[in-house]
Amino acid sequence: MAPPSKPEKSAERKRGSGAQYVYNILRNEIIDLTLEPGRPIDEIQLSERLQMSRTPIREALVRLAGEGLVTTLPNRSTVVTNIDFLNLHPFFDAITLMYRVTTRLAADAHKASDLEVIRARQAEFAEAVMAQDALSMIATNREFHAAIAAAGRNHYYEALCLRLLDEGRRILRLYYSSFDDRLPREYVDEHEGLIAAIEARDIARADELASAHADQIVAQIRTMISRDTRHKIPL
Amino acid sequence: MAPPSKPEKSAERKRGSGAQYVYNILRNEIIDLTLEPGRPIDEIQLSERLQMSRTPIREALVRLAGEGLVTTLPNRSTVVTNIDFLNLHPFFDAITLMYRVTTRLAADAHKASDLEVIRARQAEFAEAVMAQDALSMIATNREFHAAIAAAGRNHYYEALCLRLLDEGRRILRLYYSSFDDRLPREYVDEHEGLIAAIEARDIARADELASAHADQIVAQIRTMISRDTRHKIPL
DNA sequence: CGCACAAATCGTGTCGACACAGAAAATACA
DNA sequence: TGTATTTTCTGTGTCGACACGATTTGTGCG
Repeated sequence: MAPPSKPEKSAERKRGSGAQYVYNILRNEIIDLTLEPGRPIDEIQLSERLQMSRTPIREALVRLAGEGLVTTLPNRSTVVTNIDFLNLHPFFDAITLMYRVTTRLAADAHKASDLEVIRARQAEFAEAVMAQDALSMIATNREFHAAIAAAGRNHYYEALCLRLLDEGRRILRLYYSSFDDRLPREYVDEHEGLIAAIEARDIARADELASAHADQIVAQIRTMISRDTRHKIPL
Repeated sequence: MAPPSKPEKSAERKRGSGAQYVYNILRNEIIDLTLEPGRPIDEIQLSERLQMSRTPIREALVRLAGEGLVTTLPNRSTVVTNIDFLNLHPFFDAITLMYRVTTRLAADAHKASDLEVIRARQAEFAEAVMAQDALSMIATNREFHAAIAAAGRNHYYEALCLRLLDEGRRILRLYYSSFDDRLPREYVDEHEGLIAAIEARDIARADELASAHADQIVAQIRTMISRDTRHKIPL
């Protein structure tokens, strides 16, 4: 609940960076669930916390609304968008397809430099898993798949994939922090398999592995949700 | 070049609708190519034309930037995003996939009311083709596929599909207005086929027809572009 | 005691003004 | 005449203030 870092009383930041600054902070706090879903965001309160006028804050909120991370209630307030547990099916459907498509494209269109970046992300991911750091694992997993999407060189897919990964981070964050924190090392191996398929430019295998990877993640989330449901409705 | 409609000197509009109003106007003008790609958008000029302060105009621009319709050059100006003819491949790839996925989902998940809407859009489309009105055809085609995407009930796919359809409108608009305006009636028949497959809940056929439909559109755009290229490089 | 209505409160939507960055114009110099 | 430097100018980024809508609180009447 405490402000993550007290911003300088004023200035220090360059002109034009204000909205971006607010955007980054809010985005991280929303994805990390520091700002819980459904919580109203008060522009004035924010402007006091971040030591700047409402204008750049409103700009950040408009951007976040465009990405669906906040919801604007006209003439009332803007709230952190709720995670809709009843409509998770479209999410699972879309992220599975995007995992497949981006991995296929990466296998087809990647350059050597792309693979370097992907390997670096994978190393960070593996490190997070080794350290049993769930939060870091969630974040690095996002970056890993983002790197694959970037290697595919299709901005449309990449943008949708990033959006889905961020939504996924919120969901994962919700469950990993409240339930078990055992981090399955299989994910590391699955990622290695993806990398190998991409490097070999084996599109069919990349597709297959990505599909299986997505299925496994979906299955795990489903398990966590059902566990959660049971927990929420005690006998 | 003339302002489409002189807005009331002031007021008349309800509170909270300002940014939305500007957004709609700009969006239409960008997609209709009334605002040519690359043209800088002057906030002050716009505020004078639309008789309102720069604040709601900036909000509209931020939203449009989020959708990629305008590009913000920091501390300089925002310009209408250029159509990148060299990178059309990702566009073709994505719209083909989205046509397929949304049509499949529509075949699977549509309700009776969805079909009514789709049929209504198809009627408007057919009317535009009959009237040989290229501009109207482009617009109604967009609405037709948007209705199919809506029937699929996956917001992620729907959002991407809408974005692609709008970009497609810009491209089509560019070529239909400068080259031949003969409107192929086959499109009407293809649309009918899509509707039939959706109604029959025949997912495989819906996929197949959507794929063929997309291929045909892509082929036609490609033809127009190659014609255009020849035109731009005379011997 | 409960309900309809009025007043106050809260927060957003919009406005006009100022400050700074970048580009264009003007000037100086070789 | 061409190039480097300064100045002007245009237009964005940010600010503080006001106005209106929605909610909440307070009040009067049944």
